[in-house]
This record gives sequence, structure tokens and C-alpha cells, in this order.
Amino acid sequence: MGIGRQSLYDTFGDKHALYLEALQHYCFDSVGQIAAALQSAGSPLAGIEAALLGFAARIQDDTMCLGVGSICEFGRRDREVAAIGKSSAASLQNIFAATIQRGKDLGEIPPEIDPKDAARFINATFIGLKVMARGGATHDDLRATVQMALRCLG
Amino acid sequence: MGIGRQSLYDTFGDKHALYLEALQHYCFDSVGQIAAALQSAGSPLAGIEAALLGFAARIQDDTMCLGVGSICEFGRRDREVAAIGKSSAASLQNIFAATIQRGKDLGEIPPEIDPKDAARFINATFIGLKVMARGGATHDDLRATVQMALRCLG
DNA sequence: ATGGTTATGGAACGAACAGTCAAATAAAGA
DNA sequence: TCTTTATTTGACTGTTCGTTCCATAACCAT
Repeated sequence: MGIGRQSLYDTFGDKHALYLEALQHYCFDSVGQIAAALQSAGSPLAGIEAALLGFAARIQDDTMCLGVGSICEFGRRDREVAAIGKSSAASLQNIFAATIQRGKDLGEIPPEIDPKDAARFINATFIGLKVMARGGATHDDLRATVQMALRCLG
Repeated sequence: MGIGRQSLYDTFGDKHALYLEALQHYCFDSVGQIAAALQSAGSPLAGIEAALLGFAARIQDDTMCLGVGSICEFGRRDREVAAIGKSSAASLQNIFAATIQRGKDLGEIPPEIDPKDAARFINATFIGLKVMARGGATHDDLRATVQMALRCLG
């Protein structure tokens, strides 16, 4: 990146601290992007679809979601990494849950759905999509998987 | 493991070859376990539920599925690793697809479901569960997610 | 200019690690 | 028992990597 070693160490301290800041930034950004997708859509369900599809469309081959990567690599071993992952997942699931509740209020999503469970499920689907994309799944594969997942909310 | 360095190099050649053999073995075993769960259940749908739940129950904290780990770490960069992942995913999805077709024949799964799409979706769900488990999700979280996923097939 | 903070580049250190070599030891066969 | 073969062990090499030290240059206010 054309940045001197020493500048980097002076600014961030060490590699771990830099990683944490990058991860934090990335997670914050990701949640924001999803929130934006949810809000700019015509309806709650359409928003969830847009969030999932928008992600599937934006995938490029050789990148791995930093959040999922951090979970896979460190699990719960690194407490600071885990804390970032946990709080990020929590806010993401809160956003999804609120959207799903709105969908229920509008009658778009059946009343027997528990928003928290559904939100966690959407999160799980998201993770599955990301890993499958990294594993080489085509955009069509991802889109079809999104459609299957959305059946659960209908 | 109490194994001498040299014995290991003599037997496997190098670290990469050892990794490939371990991954191969692990994937083969995993697919076998899922196939067994599917076949020993009372019905196709119950089999899928048993496979997902059985996995969720068997999770222990600090382990990461080697297959998912290999995808996250290497993506498509390592052709040999990718080939193992691809063939493993293919056979897993074939097994799921066959089970779903049986469910359709029995009227347990609605006819508009495409077995291939549904199988891929189940695979995605599996991946999502594994990563969430590694991220610290409780067994209850996983169970609830399985129940949500199964709604898609009903 | 002068002094002080701040960024950059190069050399180097200590640790970890993949892999090799050769000697020592155990196992197996005649 | 002796020889051949396989297995284990320990020391060693070359490399990568995170990190620090130090010397140097750029910038900014006085």
C-alpha cells in the first residue's frame, strides 16, 4: 500500500490492534449497507430480499467476508475479535428482527414467525451464502438459494 | 500426537499433502454421517431435520469444520483443496436432492420445490450453522435456526 | 534559520516453522 | 545371531514474519 512500516506501527501499535480496527470498521460498514438496503426497499420482505440479493450480486471471486473469516479463524479464542463479531451480529439481527416485525404488522410475514429466530436464520443464510460464494458458487446458485431462504418467511 | 517428524514426512511427503489427505478423509466421513442420518430416519423430511439437528447437538466449542475452514482459508486459490471441496459438496447435495425428491414423491414436500435448489439451500444452512456454532451460538440458537430452515421445505 | 514533532527507509533481531540430514535405535528375516 | 530394513530422534538450514532500532528526511511554528 505504499505505507512505511514504522508509520503503521506508530499509528496502530501492532498487527493485532490494526486487525481489530479493520474488523470493527468492516463490520460497522457491512451492517450499515444492509440497513440501507432494508430501508430503501418498498417493503420489509422486499428489503430482506434486496439485502441478500444485493450481496450475492456484489460478490467478487477472491474476497472473503472479514467478519466470517474472523469467526472461522479465531472462533472464541480471541476475546476481542469475538466481542466485535458478537456485537456486530447482534445489531445485524436486531435490524433484521425489526424489519421482520414490520413485515408481520403489514401482514406480509405470517404471525407465527418469531422475529428473533427469523433474524438469526437470515443471518445464518447470509453466512452460508458468503462461504458458498467463496467456494466458487455462481451468482445463479446464490440467487436460487436466496429464493429458497425467503420461502421460510412466506 | 507423539509422532516423529521424520515418520510424518516419510509417510505423507509434506504438509500440503497431509492436509489434502486429512481433508479428503474428513469430507468423506462427514458426507457418510449425514447419509446415515438421512437413511435411518422415519421420513425424508425427518431425515433432513435429524441431520441438521444431530449436527447441532454434536457441536463442541472450539472445533471448526475442516471443510468450511478450507473454503474460508483457501477459497479457490488452492486447486486441489478446491477440488475436494467441490466434489464433497456435490455428493452432499446429491444426497440431499435425492432425499428431497423422495419427500416430494411421498407428498411430504410440496411439488414446486426444486430438489437441486433445495439441496443447495440445505447445504448453505449447514454452513451457516457451523460458522454460527463456532462464533459461540448456543444449542438453542442452532435448533431454532434449523426449525426456521425447515419451514422452507414445508 | 532553529528546534521539535512526525513520517519514511533500511538494517537487524528473535521467534516460529517447513523441511532435511545423519546418527541412533528398534523390528524383522535369514 | 547377524544383517537388513524401518522408525525415531536431535540437531540443523533456510525462510518468513512481527517487531524494533536508528538514521534520515519532511513539515510546522517560532
